[in-house]
Amino acid sequence: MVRKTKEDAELTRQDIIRAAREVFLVRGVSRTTMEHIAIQAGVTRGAIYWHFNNKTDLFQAMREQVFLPLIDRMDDTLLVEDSEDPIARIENFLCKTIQMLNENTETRKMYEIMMIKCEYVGEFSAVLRQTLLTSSGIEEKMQLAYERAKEQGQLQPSHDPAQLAIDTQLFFVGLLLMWVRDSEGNHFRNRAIELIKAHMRLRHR
Amino acid sequence: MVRKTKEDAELTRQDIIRAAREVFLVRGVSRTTMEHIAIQAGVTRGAIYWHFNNKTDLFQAMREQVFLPLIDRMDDTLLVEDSEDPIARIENFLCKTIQMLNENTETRKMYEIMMIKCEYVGEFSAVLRQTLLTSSGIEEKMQLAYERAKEQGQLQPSHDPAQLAIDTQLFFVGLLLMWVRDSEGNHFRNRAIELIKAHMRLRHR
DNA sequence: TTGCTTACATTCATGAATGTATGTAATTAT
DNA sequence: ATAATTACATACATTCATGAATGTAAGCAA
Repeated sequence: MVRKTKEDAELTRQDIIRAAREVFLVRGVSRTTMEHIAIQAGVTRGAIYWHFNNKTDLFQAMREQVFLPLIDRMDDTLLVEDSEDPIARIENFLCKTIQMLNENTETRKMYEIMMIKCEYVGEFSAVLRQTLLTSSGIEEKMQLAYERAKEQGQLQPSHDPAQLAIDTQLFFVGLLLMWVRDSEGNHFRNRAIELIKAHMRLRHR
Repeated sequence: MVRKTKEDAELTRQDIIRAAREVFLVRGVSRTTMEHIAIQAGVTRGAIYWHFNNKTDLFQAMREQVFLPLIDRMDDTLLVEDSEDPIARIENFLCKTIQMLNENTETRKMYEIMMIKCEYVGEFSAVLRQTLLTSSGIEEKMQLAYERAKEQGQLQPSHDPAQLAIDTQLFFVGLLLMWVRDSEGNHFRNRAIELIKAHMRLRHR
């Protein structure tokens, strides 16, 4: 029953997002009720409905908080004009992403939620479409990087940049999925960096 | 209000499984109620509870119906002793799997449900563990095939069969995921076979 | 200081959804 | 022919979950 100032309200909002992430992770998005989130955040449902229209709205807010920074990072890592060692740039981007999953708990949880704790149905299929756009963007940028690599003679001559880009992207999507699925064992988690390096070695001449 | 014989009961059981698949696909597993399934199958909830204990039980039955044949196919395609052109065998296995997704509606729906219409939480995390075991098996068998390929000099000498196997598996997991996600556009669906061939060409010497 | 707004808490009406219990006609076993 | 069992349908009790309506105290502007 504590009333707050604008700044305090923003804190509450963040608390709710953080709480939602925890609960989504253990209960799944569909099985999570506003009440669950409220309890975890230490507020009432009233507070949540004040800040968000409904669960979908809350979910989107959560997603943006994590993914907007990722897009920026991608541009920074992959697309700088100084094109020295493009292959290393790609490898770097992939490794950095894995590193983020290891270090940043919030990001990791969000990936996990999006890949194995969420049913993409009804309003949520919009999220999936968004994801497809994002990965299209990644593919394009990766292709550019591979083209530069080819110009610099880093690739085996028979390799086509477009094919390499899509192959790498699929490899990475697979890796992320298995990384997330394999939370208990460590078949993929520990070896991720090593797997990326091996993957890149396959294309280097 | 029609009472049936043993054989008719089995038909009802299959009807229920088929109905569940449809409804799971459009509503997601969590948001699907027994009533939804019952209506789709043209029976009452009573009938479903007669054949299955609960939704999880029904889901598992559905899964087995589709995945048990897959394991067999894998053994047949990848593991035959006559080791002529092992690389082609791997490619063949991957292409056949995609082909199944294209031709067999039930299989396709099941993959879609498992990858983007299901939250792996609570009782369902057991399903995920099962999946991990299956993919471990695939990896092993793929590695064997790559080892044979190496013996026969099909691979570039610098390539390690174990690495190739895991790389191919991740590629394929990624491909399946994107194949499923990309139901509306056709960025991946039409090109899947082509992508597989390009992937395999990367390792062939 | 007064009155409006913010930031929630509380209460309520309503609708699902589940699982079980009970009913019942047709099959099958004896 | 009778009893038991099967394969369901129907009815019920209970437990959520939602969203909106209402209440309220603390901030804030004039």
